[in-house]
Amino acid sequence: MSETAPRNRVAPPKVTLNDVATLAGVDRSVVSRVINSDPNLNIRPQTRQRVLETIDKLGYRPNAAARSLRTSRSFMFGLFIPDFANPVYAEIIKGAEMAAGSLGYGLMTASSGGVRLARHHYVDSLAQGRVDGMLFAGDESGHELEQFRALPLPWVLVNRRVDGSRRYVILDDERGSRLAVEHLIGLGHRRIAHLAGPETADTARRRRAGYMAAMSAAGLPADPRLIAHADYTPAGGTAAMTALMSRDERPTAVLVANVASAVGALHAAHEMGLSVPADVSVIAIHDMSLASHLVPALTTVRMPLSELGRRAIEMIATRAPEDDITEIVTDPVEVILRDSTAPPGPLSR
Amino acid sequence: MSETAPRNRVAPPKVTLNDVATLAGVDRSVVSRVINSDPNLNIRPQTRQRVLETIDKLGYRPNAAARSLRTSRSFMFGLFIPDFANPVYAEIIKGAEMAAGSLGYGLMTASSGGVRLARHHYVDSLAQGRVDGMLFAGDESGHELEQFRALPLPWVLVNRRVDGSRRYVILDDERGSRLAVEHLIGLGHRRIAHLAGPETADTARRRRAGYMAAMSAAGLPADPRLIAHADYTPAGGTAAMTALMSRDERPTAVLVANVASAVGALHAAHEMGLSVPADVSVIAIHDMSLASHLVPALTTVRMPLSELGRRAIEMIATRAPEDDITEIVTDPVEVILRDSTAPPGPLSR
DNA sequence: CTTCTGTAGTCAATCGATTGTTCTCCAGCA
DNA sequence: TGCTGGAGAACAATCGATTGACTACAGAAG
Repeated sequence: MSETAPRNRVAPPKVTLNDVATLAGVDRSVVSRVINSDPNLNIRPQTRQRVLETIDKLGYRPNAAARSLRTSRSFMFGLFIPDFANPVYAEIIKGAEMAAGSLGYGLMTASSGGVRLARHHYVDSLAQGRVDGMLFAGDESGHELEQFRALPLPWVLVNRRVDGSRRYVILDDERGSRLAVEHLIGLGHRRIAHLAGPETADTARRRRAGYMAAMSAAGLPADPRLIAHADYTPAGGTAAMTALMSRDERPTAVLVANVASAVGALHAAHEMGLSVPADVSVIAIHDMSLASHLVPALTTVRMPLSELGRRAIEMIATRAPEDDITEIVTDPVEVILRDSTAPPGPLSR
Repeated sequence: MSETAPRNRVAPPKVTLNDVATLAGVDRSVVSRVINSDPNLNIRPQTRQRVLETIDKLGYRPNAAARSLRTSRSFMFGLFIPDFANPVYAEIIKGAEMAAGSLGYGLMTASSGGVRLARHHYVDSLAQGRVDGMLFAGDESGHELEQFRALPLPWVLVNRRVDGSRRYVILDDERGSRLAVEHLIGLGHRRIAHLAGPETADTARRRRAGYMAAMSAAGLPADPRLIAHADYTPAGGTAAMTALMSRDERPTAVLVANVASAVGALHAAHEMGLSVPADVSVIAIHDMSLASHLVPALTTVRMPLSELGRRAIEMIATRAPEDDITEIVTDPVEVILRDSTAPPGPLSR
């Protein structure tokens, strides 16, 4: 009988430690110790060789479940994010995956997937031996802290702090904001507004603090009318920008807390007949490829998101569960110059 | 001693089936059967009640490793994607996560994370009992098919076919292209070009086929000079668009195979002093929020990506490993009208 | 010739849950 | 009274790998 199309192969027989041991003529404990390079094992080179060859020949792979039942380690970390569509998290995941990989861990990423209630159960299910630690990225208010505390494994918050938590890894958002403001000041701006994020978001608070610090460091007034809060969405950005630009003594530049809001802010400026950057400069926190496709291309502050992911993994892997983790990622922050910032125009002086 | 800050709680003692059984005064097999609602179990309502209460009181959660060692099922699926930063995959993940959740499965998503070699090992490691099935999304040429075939568990390709594979779930890309071409024809265009994807990509071939079909169905010439191949990137799109628009008898409309290329195409048009849509209309496959922020806002064809993810999960969960899976997701495909398409201008007629 | 020491492994308990089989009552029936 | 049958649970093997304790043997030391 000749086959015309390749058949889908059915499950090959499972090879266990015993099979290898038997074929190699040793005890299975020896095979196990060879695999894990147990220092307590005394073995002749030729025997080790034989074992390795047998493993190879049979295509043996240790069963993860058995191994982790015995050792209560899974060599997996879990990363929870609010939304896969947000490029900020994509970058964090990238860093985390690489770091996990180089530490010999796998990373499983999941989102609450719209179903808010499901998250609780999901976390719960992963906690039962599927992962050795969990990272919670996001910027929610954090009423889940109690759940995290009750977790039978190490965890850490990524990119947010929460009242009462002493386990987090965050970016130096203040510095990002300061850098942005300094950039604007360097261009000659004095009246600089801040289109902030939601007051409930820790990142938003830190970015605002950085803005304030930079302003006062430059001897500029931190006029409360120069600050408007939005919700990290384009629609919110549009509303807040409209408000900001409608006030008398219009700002000549705006630091927007994130790119989504900045999209809305650019939109608002356009609607109001204001030209960017001629009439008003716009700079936003977090660089992403979208920024270069906006019109005008958006000047941003690139934050080390990938390093944030990396650092979070390192922390969870190396710090004892009862230790505090209060890390601020210090890798370089830089302004990515595009077309949305320029010296203040003559009209606005 | 009073504490000023909440202390990080150390791991709570692990509760096992035995603990529950002992406290409830029954055998652990009873507890197990209650949990899994084994139909073979005969139990008095009051005993069941007692067991459930004990589980609750102790906060018992079954150990995933033990359970999956015994049953050789993990109730997890693995999803591999090439890149978290690509919004196309974000949408697929969303659908897959929800579908998995409602089937009682968890989903772990991973990317090859830049490290191409690592992927092989990663897949390998997940295959050893960590997941019950794997989904491979992406559009690579697929020299990994041999690895997949050797996998001791069910797998399926998502959004791509590969020569010789009979396990895939794909979109109706042809229909997407046809719809786009019909939209352009409806606007009055006759000379319609196709900025295609890489010839190695299955999706690109199907989109091109759809373009050809729609053209000949309308009795329009499928002039090979109306087709240019790019690589699904902005840079590639720029180059291909430039080529297309430099030919004599310039097309009045272009169907671009994906949004990334379309970004480049818009750029090229701008550079050449062509106005979109006045001089040339542009439509792209796959809708994403980026499209509405481009200038002009990009008209797209929305494909059912989330349904693709859902369907793939359903297939892997319900189809036998030796069965063929050759699914085309038939959910509605629609044109999302924005500003980049319009009737051909008087100049180009 | 013993005893000791180190080498090269072997033995067997264990991790926690699942599941086919078996046991123990007790009521009902002849 | 003796037997049967079913309800209600208990028993115990099993999944595959890990690891502390133990053994067998050869050569060296005393």
